Amino acid sequence: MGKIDDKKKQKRDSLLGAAFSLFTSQGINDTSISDIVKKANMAKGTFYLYFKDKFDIRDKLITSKATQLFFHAAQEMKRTGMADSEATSLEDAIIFIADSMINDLNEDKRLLRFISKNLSWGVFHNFLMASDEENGYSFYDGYEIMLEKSGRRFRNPELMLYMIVELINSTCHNVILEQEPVTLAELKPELYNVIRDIIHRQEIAALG
Amino acid sequence: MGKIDDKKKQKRDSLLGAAFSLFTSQGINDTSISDIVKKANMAKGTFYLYFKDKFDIRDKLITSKATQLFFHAAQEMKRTGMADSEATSLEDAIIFIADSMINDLNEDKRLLRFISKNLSWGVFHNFLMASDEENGYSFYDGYEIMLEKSGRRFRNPELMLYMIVELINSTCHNVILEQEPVTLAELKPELYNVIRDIIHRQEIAALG
Amino acid sequence: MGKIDDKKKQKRDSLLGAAFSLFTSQGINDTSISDIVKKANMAKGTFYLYFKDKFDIRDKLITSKATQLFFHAAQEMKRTGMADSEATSLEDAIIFIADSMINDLNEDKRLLRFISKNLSWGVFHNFLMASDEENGYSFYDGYEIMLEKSGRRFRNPELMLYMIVELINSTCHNVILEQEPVTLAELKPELYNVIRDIIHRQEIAALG
Amino acid sequence: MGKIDDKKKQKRDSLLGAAFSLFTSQGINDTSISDIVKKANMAKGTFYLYFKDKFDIRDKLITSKATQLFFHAAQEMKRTGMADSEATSLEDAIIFIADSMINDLNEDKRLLRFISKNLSWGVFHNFLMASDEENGYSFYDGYEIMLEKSGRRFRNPELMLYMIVELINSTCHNVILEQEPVTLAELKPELYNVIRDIIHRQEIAALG
DNA sequence: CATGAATGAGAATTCATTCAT
DNA sequence: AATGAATGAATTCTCATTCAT
Repeated sequence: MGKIDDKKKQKRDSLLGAAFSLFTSQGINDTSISDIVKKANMAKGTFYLYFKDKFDIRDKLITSKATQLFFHAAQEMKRTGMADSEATSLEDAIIFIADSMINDLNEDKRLLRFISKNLSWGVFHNFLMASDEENGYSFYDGYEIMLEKSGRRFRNPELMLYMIVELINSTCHNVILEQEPVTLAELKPELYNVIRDIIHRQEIAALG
Repeated sequence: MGKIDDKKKQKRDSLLGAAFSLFTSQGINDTSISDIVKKANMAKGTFYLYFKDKFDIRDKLITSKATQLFFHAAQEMKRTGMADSEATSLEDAIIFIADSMINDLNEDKRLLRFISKNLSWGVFHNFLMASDEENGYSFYDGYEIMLEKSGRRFRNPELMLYMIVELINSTCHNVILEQEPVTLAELKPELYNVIRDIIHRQEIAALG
Repeated sequence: MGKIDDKKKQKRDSLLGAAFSLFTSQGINDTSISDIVKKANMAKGTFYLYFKDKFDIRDKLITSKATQLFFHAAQEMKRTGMADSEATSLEDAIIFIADSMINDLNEDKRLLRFISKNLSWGVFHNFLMASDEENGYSFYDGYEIMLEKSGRRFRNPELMLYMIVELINSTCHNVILEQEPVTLAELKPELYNVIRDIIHRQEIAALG
Repeated sequence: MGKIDDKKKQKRDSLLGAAFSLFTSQGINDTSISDIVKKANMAKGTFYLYFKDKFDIRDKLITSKATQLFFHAAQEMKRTGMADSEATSLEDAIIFIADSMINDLNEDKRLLRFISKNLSWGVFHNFLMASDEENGYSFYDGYEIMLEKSGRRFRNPELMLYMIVELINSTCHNVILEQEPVTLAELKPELYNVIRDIIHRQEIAALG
């Protein structure tokens, strides 16, 4: 019955696409289920066959969009050969990923507005921990592997990640959308310096 | 006719109080004007004599609550004698203020939820720049005076403040409300270290 | 699925009927959407499935009622054989139609009040030009055919019709509703004489 | 106490002026008592000291504005000497007055919209019959004197006036506001011809 | 599975009118 | 006489959700 499942997936994707387009252009509060199904060319009742309500579809969307961002960053890192280079420090890798995501969000301000406004640590954590269906390990697993590969040790890797993510998310939001209080180009070097500091502060000095 | 003005202020405060109580307990989206006036024991029309709409009263509330937090922190600093001591470094002062506010918010999680969710840099900036009616200078003025008194120079004081505020706001939010990924007690030292780093990174080394 | 369409038409008609009854008895301004749906035994939201707002249903009603009046007049003319008689002059035909409509409105003062108060030349013109779905031609087409059949020529047929319609509408309104300044019976002969004059004034004398 | 009366008249006029300005610019339905008193720089309660409600002030306004129009027309007729000339026929006089009023309304479309939309024969009749406080006779008296001076006799002078007034009012309204179906310049000659016809039809032929 | 008509509670907002000052 | 704060009924319109087809 793959055919039916295909059809179902198509409907679901259609609804997700319509919702994303509307959420990002008019905001979640101003988007009604009516709007979504109209845009997706479906009947109102159909929505409820796939999602519980507006917030259900919102959460599904955030996870999916955030995953895309990470994938893209990871791809870029591979493409540049950075991922495999011995010369790449942990700091460089993290900043590279952050930079890739920031650039993507800077290109797509609607996506930024949508993700940023709805990203709590809870949702983000779920996303971090969700293991990929295909290869069975999660983004957090990837993070830990990265740390391990660096051969360095850190006091609280999760807190470290938390502070980095929150700092990036909170400072970039307004800077990208409003160019206030500085431009993104001005923010970036300072931000990346602070990220280095955070990592440095968390490192347990290696034994001589 | 101070009597009438008194009554008006009373009504206004009544509405602000009712709105705050409802906003923090059920959220803004789930609070209607009806709810607010019912709680404030007034007729619906009266609301519109004092506020334009729900968002107007929300913004007024944030500003007023944030002001209270700052005032309390400043008072505490004076009370401890820290404000006047020569030994107090800029870092110490900023961290003291942050700590006082964080503690207050930790005591009043509803206030935290309310402020944090609705605090954009735009609103915060307005608040920072709003000059006090009594003595005619703003919180930002106070910040600049503090910097000056320290005798040190910084590359971009506004960006420095921005990063500190956003870092505090974003990391504390989830930690206080969910104790995730660490407890507040665990976060604080790390957070304050990073604040010191941010300040240090911004300082222009004094000439020998 | 004629069943569903039938039901929809029934609902629509129900709303139109309720609205007409209320508009004519208490006036449009004093009729709320609430009143209409209550009278039609429907939920408030249902109204908005069929009409945009009060003014939408009003315009639909005027057109529909005016069409009925015209149809009735045309039917009468056919019934009397007048339509086909060679002896019927253009003046006689126009006055016959006017007379039929005036009599109908005299019988149904509420309809008169409703139509008259809301009939602008704009709305009337739309109605005149709207081509019937069945046979595809409009009332104005009918008027032009009538002129042609008469074999006579007129300087400005549209202006001629405009003056006749406005004169009838404006003079009959008060006379029917208030019998002031004369009774309808007294007005009619004078009115019809003036209509003859209007037509005569507009005619281009045929070449000898 | 003429001073107090003066003040009262001033307030009343202020309200009338504000109301007229608002009625004509945004329509009666969209003008609230609030708007009126705000424009007149008065307190809300004051309105009710001078007028019963919105409709009261509306009727007072119409009468006053219509009176001004007539006065202006009469003045013009005197100014041109037409009023006293033996050569002026009744038709000429009536058409002169009509023309003057039409021109005034054409210059002030807001006034036209206001008067026309609210002018019923009832209101107009009241106005016609209202005797002037100063010289104690009414516009209708003036009309009768005009007829008498002409030395001609008419079957139903009131009906004659009624038809003329209604024809003018109803045909000019749309033509002035929308230039449809003809321009005012095109309408005028035809309209005045029909007025002549109406008068002619009403005349009782003088005995040889 | 899919539809979409129907629901009706509920939201925001306006405004004529009153009345204590 | 004048004020204007307060009222609260009334109105328009939206929308998540249901359910018969």
